[in-house]
Amino acid sequence: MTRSIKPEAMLCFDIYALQQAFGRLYKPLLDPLGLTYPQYLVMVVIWDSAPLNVGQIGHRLGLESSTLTPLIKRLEGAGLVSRKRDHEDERRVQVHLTDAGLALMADASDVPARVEAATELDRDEIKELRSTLGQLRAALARNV
Amino acid sequence: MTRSIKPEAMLCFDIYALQQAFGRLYKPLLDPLGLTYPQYLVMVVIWDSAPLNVGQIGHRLGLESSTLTPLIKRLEGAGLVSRKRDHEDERRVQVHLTDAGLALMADASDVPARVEAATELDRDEIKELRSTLGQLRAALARNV
DNA sequence: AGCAATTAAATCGCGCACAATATAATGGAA
DNA sequence: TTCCATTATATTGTGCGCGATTTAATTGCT
Repeated sequence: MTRSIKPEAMLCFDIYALQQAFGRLYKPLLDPLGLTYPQYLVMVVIWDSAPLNVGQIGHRLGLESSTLTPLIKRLEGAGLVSRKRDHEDERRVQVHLTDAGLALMADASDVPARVEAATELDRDEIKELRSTLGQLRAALARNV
Repeated sequence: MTRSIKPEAMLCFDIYALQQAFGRLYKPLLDPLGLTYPQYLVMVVIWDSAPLNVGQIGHRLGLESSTLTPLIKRLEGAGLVSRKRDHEDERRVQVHLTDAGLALMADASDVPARVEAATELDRDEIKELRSTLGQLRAALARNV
């Protein structure tokens, strides 16, 4: 007899559902900023270390140029970043932060604390959970 | 001074990255079955409790009809399920498992054990992690 | 120098995922 | 019975996300 499996009993589904839950949490925080959640992640990287080229952003977030190119063009359309060819290597496109992009950083400054509060976890619990999740990610990557 | 934030230091990014990692792990397991990961989740629910209508599947997985309708039509196109109007209530569409869909259940039977092995976690560790993730999900839902 | 291999982005096609809207069936109230 | 609100599903438009391919620039080899 084959045992029946339920998604509600699968670890991968917990991650899937948690991703949805984070998305729902971020939405009302990011809508006023005019950002989607993936766009916010890209802006976080850019706020941290602009200018960066597309490949570097992709490496930080685990995303392909096929995902990033149109996303960054939308950020450019919103006036938050500018795209310039790197004169050192014309294949590369450097993404720079604009004044409007820098101003948005201030508007978004309270997002991390709000998200942290919503988790109802203290710093140590978050640290331990992040450690576990990091180990799990490494294990999955090893066993692909 | 505004403190710089890195996605690599954010709990939500761990979830985001872990979701990507599970996707990469599942891909070679599901490709031979002709299923994507979301399609696999839908099939798991159907294998567990077919027939189900679209709304019931959506409730189990947290997905909208706008996501499920085309996905289930693709499963129907692959011959794995059939869609029939419920004569009790003609608004509802019941999703039934076909013989081919049942046969695929046997082909997919080793997937959960392979995934579990790839986590390099034992049953108790998985149980504890799932419990933590479930609590976190509930907290996020409370604080939207 | 000249040509092949590599690299960085961009493009294309497909499949989620959701919000907003549309369509159609049901149930209830007057 | 007629009409209105509700419910179930489907459709449309936008934005990820990836694999495969393309284009252009760079590097390496001879």
